Amino acid sequence: MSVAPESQRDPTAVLKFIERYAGHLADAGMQRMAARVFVALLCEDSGRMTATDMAELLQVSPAAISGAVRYLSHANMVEREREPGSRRDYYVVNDDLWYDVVTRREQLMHRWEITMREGMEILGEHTPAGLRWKETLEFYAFMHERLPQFMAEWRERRAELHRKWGLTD
Amino acid sequence: MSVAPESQRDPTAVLKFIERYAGHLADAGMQRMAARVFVALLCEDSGRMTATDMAELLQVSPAAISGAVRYLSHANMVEREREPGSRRDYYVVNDDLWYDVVTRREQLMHRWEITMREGMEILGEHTPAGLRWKETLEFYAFMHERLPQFMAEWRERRAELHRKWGLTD
DNA sequence: TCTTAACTTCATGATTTTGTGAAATGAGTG
DNA sequence: CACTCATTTCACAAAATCATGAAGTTAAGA
Repeated sequence: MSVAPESQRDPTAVLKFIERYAGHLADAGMQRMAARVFVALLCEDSGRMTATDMAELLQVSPAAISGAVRYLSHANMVEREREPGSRRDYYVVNDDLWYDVVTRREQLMHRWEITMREGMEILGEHTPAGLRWKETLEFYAFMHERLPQFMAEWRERRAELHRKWGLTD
Repeated sequence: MSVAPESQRDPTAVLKFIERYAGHLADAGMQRMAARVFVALLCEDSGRMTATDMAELLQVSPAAISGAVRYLSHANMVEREREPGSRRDYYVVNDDLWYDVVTRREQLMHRWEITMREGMEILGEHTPAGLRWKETLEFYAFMHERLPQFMAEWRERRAELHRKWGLTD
């Protein structure tokens, strides 16, 4: 057994869901258009769309898609694919989405560490304020230490679920 | 042995660090003024300041502080304290900062789950797109399941560090 | 009760961000 | 090499965000 076909979907309801979830992401700091594009891709069975498709679906200009997609590529949340002998770019969400998002975020925070270390030194490593930043650095170190194990276990769980759901990967 | 006094700090360097780190937080989606206020508090030995102090330190109007502080209270990143018989509010960063921030973020994401579940149903639970959202829900469930253990271990590590640093808590 | 200090609210102006249309780019096709 | 079509770039306009000053509110102290 594999997955069901898309059957009958209510396109309006899908659009509404895209807006709602993109709103959550925007609240969390993602650019609004980037969030809409990203969620739209997540709602596509294939996880792939061309810029033109997205522009039509979301009722925005191709230029807006272009900008959003640049942001998302930069953040490694989508990849660009071009089929040989075609002039259309497909944008694709990664299959192992959450692994990537979490990994990416960790790399981002790593850059913050440099700034924090400077701050600690400016404040004085043995002052109360300096120690607060030292503790923060330790917290990040702790996360960094534990994350690989955590993500490995997630991958294992994910594989189990896919078996249960009859997916072949 | 306890911690050193603040000794000689370069106020300009501290200000610069505040701006730099607040910039990171702003990039990650936090309101800029809220980020500045938050970082300023983290750089204060006592972790406490009045609105007036902050306005002077950051060279902004009291109104800006008021708005920032509303945001931060709402996000549970600072608390308001008033000493009896005084008309000054002190704003305070939590001592166990990272525990709180992580916990809070988890609660935020819990609200996203409701939206995701709707999306899954609109798309059809057994379609490829529906399954993608189902997997996302599972990922959050997995995190939710593991987080308490993780945070408990952090607290333990933190206690160790505080012992090592000669802090009494 | 009147004054003063600390903070908040609100309307306004400034800045920044965002999305658009139009022109440019560039890759495939005849 | 010219044509076509998907995408990108860019200047600009619209919209959202932000910080401010001024007025308003609340509570302490005289």
